[in-house]
Amino acid sequence: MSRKRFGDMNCGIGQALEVLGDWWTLLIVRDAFFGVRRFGEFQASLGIAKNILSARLEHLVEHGVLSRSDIGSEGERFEYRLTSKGDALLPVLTSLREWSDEWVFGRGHEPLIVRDRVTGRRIPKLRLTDADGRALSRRDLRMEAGPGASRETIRRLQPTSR
Amino acid sequence: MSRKRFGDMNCGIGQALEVLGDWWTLLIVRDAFFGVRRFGEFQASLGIAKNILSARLEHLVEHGVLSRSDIGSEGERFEYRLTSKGDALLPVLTSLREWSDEWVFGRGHEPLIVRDRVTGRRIPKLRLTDADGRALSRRDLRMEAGPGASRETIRRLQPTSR
DNA sequence: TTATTGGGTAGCGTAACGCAACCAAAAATT
DNA sequence: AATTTTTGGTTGCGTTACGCTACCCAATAA
Repeated sequence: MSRKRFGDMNCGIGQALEVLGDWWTLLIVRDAFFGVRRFGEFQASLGIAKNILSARLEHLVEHGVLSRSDIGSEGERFEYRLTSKGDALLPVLTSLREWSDEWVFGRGHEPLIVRDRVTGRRIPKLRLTDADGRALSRRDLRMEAGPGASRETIRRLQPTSR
Repeated sequence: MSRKRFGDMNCGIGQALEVLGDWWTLLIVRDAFFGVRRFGEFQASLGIAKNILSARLEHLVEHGVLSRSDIGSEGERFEYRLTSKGDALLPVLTSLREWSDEWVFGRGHEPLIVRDRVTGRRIPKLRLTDADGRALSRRDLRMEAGPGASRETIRRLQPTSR
């Protein structure tokens, strides 16, 4: 049987995973954030099989995360670049990195430090806040059905207590 | 050949994917954030095969994202709950949801709205800012090797321009 | 003109995953 | 107390995804 797909799920996480959930995909996006653009660069950087890389790049282009443009004088030389949809993944990559910096590597063992290019100061960690900037945790949140909610989603939200 | 693993990668994204990257895993975590705790609840909610669910729960427990505790009067009834390491994934789930709200569903078609439990106001979107709260984009950032950087990582950061 | 690099396909083997069947302990029901 | 149902799995089998190697053609470099 085919692997179950999440695209029909009425849930942002499911939709995001439909685009980004395959093994390797997010690392390709990360490399794109690092400035990688060419097929061969991705391949060398990641050590991924070429057929898989090919499929992933195509998938990301189809979903509008990367664009593929021809840079050869007459075809056959391509560049993959982040679209604005791809650029918008910055908070996703950042939250993943910050999570493992803290919970996998541990403070003081980060492999990478990100700074403001101009001031040189470190970027404050992403966190959920209320409109006044106060930090919020899971317990402070309430979910409710949005305009695009399916009956499924609405039902799931009924059981009052979270 | 075995699927390539990312655990030895000197990169936060790779480490995070080692824990969360498998198909289904993040949806299980999402359900846990929604308050799901029992094996059967996860199964019914996700429609996942039981052996896969079993493997994923075990994996998440091993990596300290969920804890498994016995709630039967004498064994054999379990509850899976988020640990603080799991709780710390809130920004990851949130950024993924916000990304697909904007780029997949589109504004006005969000299936889910998250509010402050007390004030009822919507939670502002996660964004990268500098220390003064000004929004930053990819172009405003500079990466440098951290204390835990491998030679590999350092080499990757050399090619000055990003 | 030949060699090399870029960007792939094709074919094969293995690992991951989906499904259905089965199972034992705990809890509920009679 | 005996039976049934629920819970939380495990096992086996088939299919799909993925990794590796080998090949290939067009564009560029020598």
